[in-house]
Amino acid sequence: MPPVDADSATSSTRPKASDELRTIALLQFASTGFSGTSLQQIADEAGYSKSSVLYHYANKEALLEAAIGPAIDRLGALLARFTERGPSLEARGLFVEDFIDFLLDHRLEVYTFINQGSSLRGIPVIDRANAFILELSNTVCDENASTEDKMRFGVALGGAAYSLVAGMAFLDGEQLGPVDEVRAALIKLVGELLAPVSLPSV
Amino acid sequence: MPPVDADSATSSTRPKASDELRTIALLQFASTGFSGTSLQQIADEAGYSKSSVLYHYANKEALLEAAIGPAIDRLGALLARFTERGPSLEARGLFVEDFIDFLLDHRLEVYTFINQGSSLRGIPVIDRANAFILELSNTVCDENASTEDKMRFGVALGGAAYSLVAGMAFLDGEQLGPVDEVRAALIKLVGELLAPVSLPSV
DNA sequence: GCAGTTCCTGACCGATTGGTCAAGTAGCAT
DNA sequence: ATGCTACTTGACCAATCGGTCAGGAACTGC
Repeated sequence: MPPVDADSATSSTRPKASDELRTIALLQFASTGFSGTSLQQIADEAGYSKSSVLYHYANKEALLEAAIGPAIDRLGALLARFTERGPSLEARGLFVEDFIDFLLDHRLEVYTFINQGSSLRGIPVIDRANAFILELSNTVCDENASTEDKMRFGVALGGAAYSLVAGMAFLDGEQLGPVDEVRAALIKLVGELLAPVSLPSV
Repeated sequence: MPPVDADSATSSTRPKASDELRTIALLQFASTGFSGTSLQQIADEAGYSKSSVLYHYANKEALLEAAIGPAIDRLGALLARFTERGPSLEARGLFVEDFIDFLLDHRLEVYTFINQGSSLRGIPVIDRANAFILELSNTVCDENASTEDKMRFGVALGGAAYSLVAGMAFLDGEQLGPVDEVRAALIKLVGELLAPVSLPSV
């Protein structure tokens, strides 16, 4: 076994290859698309050979799983907490905050998924994520809710996700203002949008 | 010259190959992505050979231009009308209606662009569209507007585009309710979101 | 008849794709 | 030294990619 680089976080030694590859792959998948990104590109960007990439990850799909899987898992956990809290206005408010923090922490992963989630059906991690989104839309909104209420949820959550992620995914900075300002504004706006929506009847 | 099929709109003869190919290409680009769609797929779907596709369209990019170009042009026209009307609340309201009608009429095109606009830079029609979006964001919102006001526009327009297009692009139907209900709800919601935003100082 | 279009096609091209495999290197423990 | 494990690599593979090209049908006007 090679020596454990105990202080890899602060030392100047090269980070673990698999981590490096996962990070680069995520960036490429987000910016160029999954099918638009070749293993060769990822290898070049990381300074490895294509064979090395395939040593660390069995195939291209495994690389996608590693890149966005953890974020999808967090979305699932977030959703589980929401459903088990039961329908209440406070639960909804807590979820909105959780959801926005999730978006802020995983912009590239969310960007990758919302842009390609429908075109990559069949890949396990994508199907998992799609199932979560479906569950979310069912939990958050009765199927017999009014058109307007459905749209309120769609615009609120979709708008938050898209405007945040599309505008900021690659300009990791202050274009929209400091992160906490963005966070506060989003929570306020989503709250406004959802305020008129009554709780689903249990 | 082959005979003009004067009543092609109503007759049972096969529609023009180029139109057929453009339509199929748009559907494929939207659902599978540009780089995820091969000329062979399009040819198969249409019942032609790949060579035939390349007879009607010089290359893959030309097919994309034909598929989404007209919609992008309409977006440009819509934007031009908005800017030349000058800053006023009525102008803003008119634009919102125009924009939502545009979304409703060109869901697949918008879907294709918002999902892949950033990854397809370099293709002329995409660059044109990206320029329009930039112009829109500058017109609609001062660069020195508050973070919250910027977010209001982002969530409103991005949310309308995304929620509409993601949910309905492929289920051409009543999932969200009849079209006019959706239209009315969107106009109401976007109006609500933008109401607190003051006009840009000229 | 015959040229002129328009359309469609298969054969073919070089490049690239995702993926396999055997070989090689370095560091560790015994 | 001798393994063992972790890792990296180039050679190689069949398949597919976007694109070219020469030709064949089907139809026109002459």
